Amino acid sequence: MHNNLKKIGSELNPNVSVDCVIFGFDLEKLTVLVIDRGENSAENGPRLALPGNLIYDNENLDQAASRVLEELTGLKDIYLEQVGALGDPFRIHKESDREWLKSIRAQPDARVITVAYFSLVKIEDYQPHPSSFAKNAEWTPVNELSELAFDHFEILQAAKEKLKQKIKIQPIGFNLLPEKFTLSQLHRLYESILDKPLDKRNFRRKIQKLNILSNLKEKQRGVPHKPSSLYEFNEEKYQELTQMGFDNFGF
Amino acid sequence: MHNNLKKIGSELNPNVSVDCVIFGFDLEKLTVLVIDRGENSAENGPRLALPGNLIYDNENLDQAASRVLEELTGLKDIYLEQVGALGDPFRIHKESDREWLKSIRAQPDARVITVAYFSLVKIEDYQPHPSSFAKNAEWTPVNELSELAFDHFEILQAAKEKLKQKIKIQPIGFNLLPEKFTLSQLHRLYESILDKPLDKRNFRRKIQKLNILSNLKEKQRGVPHKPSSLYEFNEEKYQELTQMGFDNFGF
DNA sequence: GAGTCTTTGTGTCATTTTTACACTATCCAA
DNA sequence: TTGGATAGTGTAAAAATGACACAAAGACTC
Repeated sequence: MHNNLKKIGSELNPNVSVDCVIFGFDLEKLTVLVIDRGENSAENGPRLALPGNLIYDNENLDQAASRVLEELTGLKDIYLEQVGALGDPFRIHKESDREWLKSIRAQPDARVITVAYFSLVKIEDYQPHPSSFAKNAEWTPVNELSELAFDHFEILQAAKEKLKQKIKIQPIGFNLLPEKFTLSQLHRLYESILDKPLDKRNFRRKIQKLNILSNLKEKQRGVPHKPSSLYEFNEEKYQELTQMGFDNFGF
Repeated sequence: MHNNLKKIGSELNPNVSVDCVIFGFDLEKLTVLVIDRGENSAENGPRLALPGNLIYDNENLDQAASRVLEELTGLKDIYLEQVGALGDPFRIHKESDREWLKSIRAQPDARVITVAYFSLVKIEDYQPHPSSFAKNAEWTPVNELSELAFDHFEILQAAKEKLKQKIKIQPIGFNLLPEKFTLSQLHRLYESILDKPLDKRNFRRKIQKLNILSNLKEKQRGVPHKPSSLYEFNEEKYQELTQMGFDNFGF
């Protein structure tokens, strides 16, 4: 693994962890990558968790998040953005979590604060390959989750909120949609994130005015209805807007 | 001290600290509360720092921030909002900071990640009373600071950025201005935070439409020019807007 | 191959919001 | 009384928003 070098001489810091909220979009719903910790974590609590673990003393937080994500799910080369830090001293209040920590941590009772990260990726480009204590890793619709290990459900909510804010000042979608996509898909994506319906015509008008879309002279095929035009992002303009941000995409 | 109870049986966590960025407004410029660590920290580095220190194992992050702020500056009962976590393993790259840590920490070489908080307060209500390793504590115009201990200057920048974002979705000023203030003062406050000039008439129109100001039937006295009307915030409406937020205060 | 189903794609109008811009009023001080 | 300083005010043109309905295109079925 390409991280071996960095780890030489380093130790796990028992007090600081990172957790990753990786959002995807299956063209219908917003999804998130969760790991399954397996049966032995399930006695009386949730099996699912966000990918996360302790940091090493010689890596910075961003590096730790990338490493942990890769170790548990195989996903790498993903830009991760910080959500914030959580660290209630009684964070671990589920008995099942406490038990489980005993099986994977040297100091299972240490007080841990965790730094949450989030990212947006194209599902199709990132088939998860679980390893370490992740028995499985899969994309799950955000709305179908109602509990997670530790305070991960809270973290998920915070990440969703962050995403909602972000969408108002930056374009979104480049990292969530396939190369070629339809306006309806983009529309659904915005509705998923903002969690409310948006008028179709007004949405189209507004998104087109951003000038980040190129209309490919190509149509959907094989759909049992009028086929949609396919679009792609104009990467240059998209990046430009991402840098600059806009004051208002006020839906 | 009111925290005694909580501390019984607890220990400092050598790996996690909090730092506070407390903004004030002197009616001219945006200011920030910094502590002076004294001569012995100044050999070859900055004496000034943000108030910050290690957390205890049995307090949560928010509590820790409040406690540390009070211990160093005497300020209490302040709502603190999280900015984010920073924690480069080589965060402490100034020799002067390293030296100084030896004088105040049990484990001066421990790898520390820090969680930054910020807040907005009325300068007049919060005369700092430095204690502990803070030899002094004072309000300093943000723009006059060019270096601080550790990575505190970075933290300050991050907090300013957060404030800039916040101002776009929530009313601001209630916590920074005196009870009675003029529209010009509010105007200068917004310009200070956004760091750009705003058209006077447009600003007034916009702020008035928010419906959070009451025009007191009272004028400034003793100013060598046309006296300004004094205003106060309508607390109810202000709080309401703070809760709801607005989609756009797009200057 | 006619009809049905499903989703795409499009325009307008009324209202609100934004932007740019300049002069008079009021007080203090000299 | 004059000069200096800041307060306070309105308008018009351009842009953005929000609400709203129907025809077009393809796939499928019978």
